[in-house]
Amino acid sequence: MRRVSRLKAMTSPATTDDTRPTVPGSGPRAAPATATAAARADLVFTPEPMLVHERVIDWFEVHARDLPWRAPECSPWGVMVSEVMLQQTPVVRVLPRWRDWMQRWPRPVDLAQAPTAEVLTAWDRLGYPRRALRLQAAAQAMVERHSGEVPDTAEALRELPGVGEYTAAAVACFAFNQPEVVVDTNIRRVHARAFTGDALPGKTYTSAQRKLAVELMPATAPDGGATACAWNASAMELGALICTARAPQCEICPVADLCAWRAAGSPAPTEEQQTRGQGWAGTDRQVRGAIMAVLRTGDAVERDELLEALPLPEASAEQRARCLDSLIGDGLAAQTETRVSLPGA
DNA sequence: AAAGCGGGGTC
DNA sequence: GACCCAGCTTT
Repeated sequence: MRRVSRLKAMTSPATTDDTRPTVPGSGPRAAPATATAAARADLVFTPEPMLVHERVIDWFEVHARDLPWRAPECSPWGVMVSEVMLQQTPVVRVLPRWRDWMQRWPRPVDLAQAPTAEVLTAWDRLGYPRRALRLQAAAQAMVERHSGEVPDTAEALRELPGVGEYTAAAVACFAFNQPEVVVDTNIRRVHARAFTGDALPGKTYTSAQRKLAVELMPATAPDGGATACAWNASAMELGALICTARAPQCEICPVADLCAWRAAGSPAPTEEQQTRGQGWAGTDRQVRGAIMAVLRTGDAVERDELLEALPLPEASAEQRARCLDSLIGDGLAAQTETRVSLPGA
């Protein structure tokens, strides 16, 4: 692994020098004693990964949120449901839906057999309802191909509908204690700041970022993967609670004194690192969401009345029709004769 | 690599 | 009003 990276020159005096530990080897690698002061100021060093692991894992053990899918008694299925619900949806909104879901469908086979209309209604307004369809399809695949159990390897998980690189690794790690490389938006940001020195990781997950994530994984030999899983969970939690996208709380960050981004003077995000939102008003996603909101309220409705009643004055008749047809094509809605409903309702 | 896909909280 | 959130799938 590259041990020292030459980054942008510091734009302001480091404010954390006084707080850096004096224990030998516990701070960012110091510049060689022979370097001049000018040369030293021009260098920013990446932190020692093992020290960051220890600090962040220790922090996690004290400050981690008490989330139900982290409980020791939570089933692999509970972990998997949480991971799918958490795809692009904040924890606080997932919590109540997850509790209801697990109460209602405590095993994969229970969801596999449920009417799709009920599944979509229970999904409520978590967003991206295709996730609910795929989760049910995944449950059906588990019944058919895995004896109704959640697969215990990332490779097998990856074959399930709606399970991508992140979710496969996360379920394998958090449900089965396997040392997979878990990389979500929080972890990408923590890596970008602490190790790369960037304000934000950027929109796309690059091969360089994946390589860094692999290199940062703790060795698995000593404990069979326990530290690796702890690192995954801890880095994610740090990104969610402290190293946030908007206003990171560096004052209480356990690795503030080791952070490459801080050492570089906390530069603002570059143009390249800006994410740019997708837009919402006027999009098909908004119209589709409005249609789904009506369908979730109950029985079949006349197609024309449904489309007319949408609370979106800006949406043209063409857009409304196109969106309903796309929902039907996605399996999120069904039409018999002129009446529309959730599928199977 | 980029676009499409939901919805709500926050600054 | 723009940004952000434990991403996945398709083009």
